[in-house]
Amino acid sequence: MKNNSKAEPQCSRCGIEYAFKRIGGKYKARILWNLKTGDQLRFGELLRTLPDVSTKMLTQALRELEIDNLIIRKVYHQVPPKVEYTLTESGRELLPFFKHLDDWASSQMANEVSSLDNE
Amino acid sequence: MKNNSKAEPQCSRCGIEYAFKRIGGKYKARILWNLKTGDQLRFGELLRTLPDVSTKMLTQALRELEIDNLIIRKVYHQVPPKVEYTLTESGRELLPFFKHLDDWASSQMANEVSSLDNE
DNA sequence: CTGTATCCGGAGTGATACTG
DNA sequence: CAGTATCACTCCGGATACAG
Repeated sequence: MKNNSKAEPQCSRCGIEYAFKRIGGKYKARILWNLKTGDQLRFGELLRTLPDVSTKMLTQALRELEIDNLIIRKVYHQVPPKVEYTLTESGRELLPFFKHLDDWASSQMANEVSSLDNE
Repeated sequence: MKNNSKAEPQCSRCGIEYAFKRIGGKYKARILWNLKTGDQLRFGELLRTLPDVSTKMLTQALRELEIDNLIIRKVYHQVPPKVEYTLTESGRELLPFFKHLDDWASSQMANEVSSLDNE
């Protein structure tokens, strides 16, 4: 549990740092982005959506997102367990950012293939 | 450098993934954000700006940002060496998004302290 | 189905010393 | 001043097994 409820003291202009601690993980951004439709997704659905994630990492990312109040974890106490995740209000506020970032990435990728660049 | 117009591997909606590979590191976003003023910054200045970064990590992040065409590395061949970093056009296109993120973070932080939530 | 616990290899990172 | 090289170490993250 690495949640720091304390506000950052020194770096008032570094909300960037604050933000990236919350969405900067390897999977967090994609999880949020996959929830953008507004529908709730189940654990297994998210697992299938992110090809390279394991249950452990997904659980961990989900927990942290929940702690940071970006997603809501809704548990159905049924015999086949069922858990659904949805964006919170704060999480939804991030969507325009992701949208623009997605657009930026598209233009960058288009630009890359036209020039000679690879990783 | 022949290119097919559709170079997307499998995840066309995951420009997010592409973007975060470029700006999602621990320091990259803050480096770019610190260059937002449009001024060029020297290596040592960046080092002082990011409190928790070592020369090795800073160099590495800077190299990757340069490779990804987000910053420009200008070297002055002088007896006291001098290197300045500036944003490229692509890098500057990211600024509005960081701004948005920064605003979001500010409201989140304000919300956190006012709601006084702990475990 | 939705997780949790554990092991373990390797990638990421820091400190230090050194170079041009 | 602006890096590079090396070593040592932490810890991320995958695989597996297991629990509710």
